Amino acid sequence: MPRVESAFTVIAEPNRRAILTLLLESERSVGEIERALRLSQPSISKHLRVLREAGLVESRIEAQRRVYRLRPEPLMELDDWLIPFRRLWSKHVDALERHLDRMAKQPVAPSPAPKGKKRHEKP
Amino acid sequence: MPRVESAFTVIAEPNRRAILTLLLESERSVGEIERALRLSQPSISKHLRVLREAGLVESRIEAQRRVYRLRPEPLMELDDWLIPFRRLWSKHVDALERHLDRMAKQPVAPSPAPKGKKRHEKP
DNA sequence: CAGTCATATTCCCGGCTGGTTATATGCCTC
DNA sequence: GAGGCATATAACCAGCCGGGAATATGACTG
Repeated sequence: MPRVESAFTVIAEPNRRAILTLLLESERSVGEIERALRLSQPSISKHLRVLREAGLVESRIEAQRRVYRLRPEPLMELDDWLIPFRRLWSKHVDALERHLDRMAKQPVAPSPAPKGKKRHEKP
Repeated sequence: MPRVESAFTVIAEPNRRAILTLLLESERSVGEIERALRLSQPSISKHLRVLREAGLVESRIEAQRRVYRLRPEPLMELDDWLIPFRRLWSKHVDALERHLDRMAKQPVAPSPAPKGKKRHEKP
């Protein structure tokens, strides 16, 4: 009997995350997913089953193929859970940025150009 | 030997999520966490170990107590992974909102609510 | 209808996980 | 330093999980 899993546990599995990321680009048949992930076909089917039962994918039958497409809504649970934490780390990043800004104003030896990606949002 | 886990697998466990949520409010000693979650002390300690090794919490020694506090940064991995999906569902929600707006404008009689939970796939 | 293609399901297995009980460690108090 | 707290670690166990091989199912093709 199929246990109903939360989005959290479902995306804990790296291959399942890979499938979702793959479906982000476009819908795919099982065979296509199989070739992309380099896993055995039964393994793929099992992961797809878990994803389907969690509502994260949906399948359409097309001749002998089954074409899977993404249904991102259940991920909202995850996103919601993250909200309060997000506030915290953006605070930290801001503090870091202020610190770096101060550093940059100091007439010290030239530091190499900063490359890092910037993080979103601010109060 | 302690396996180094990704934030994804670490927060798959409900009790660990509960601990993080608890620490959101303020730092706590092990005993406080234990009483809040109603789990055995060794179990709590194990979860704290996993969280610590994943960099999600940090502990300070205070006499016989160990006080744990949150370190939210590793959750950024999760947040980053969500970005492209977030775009998708906000699109869907927008569509739903537009739909509801149109409905609100229609001067029709309220239709009886459809009850059956539709399951995926068919044709 | 036989054969083949695409996918799902079943069965089995080793490894990991989370829980418990028992024990070790470390600090504080008297 | 003996005893008591607070926490960590060890040892053990049942259940689950993800993997593969074999098999079932169902559709299309001749």
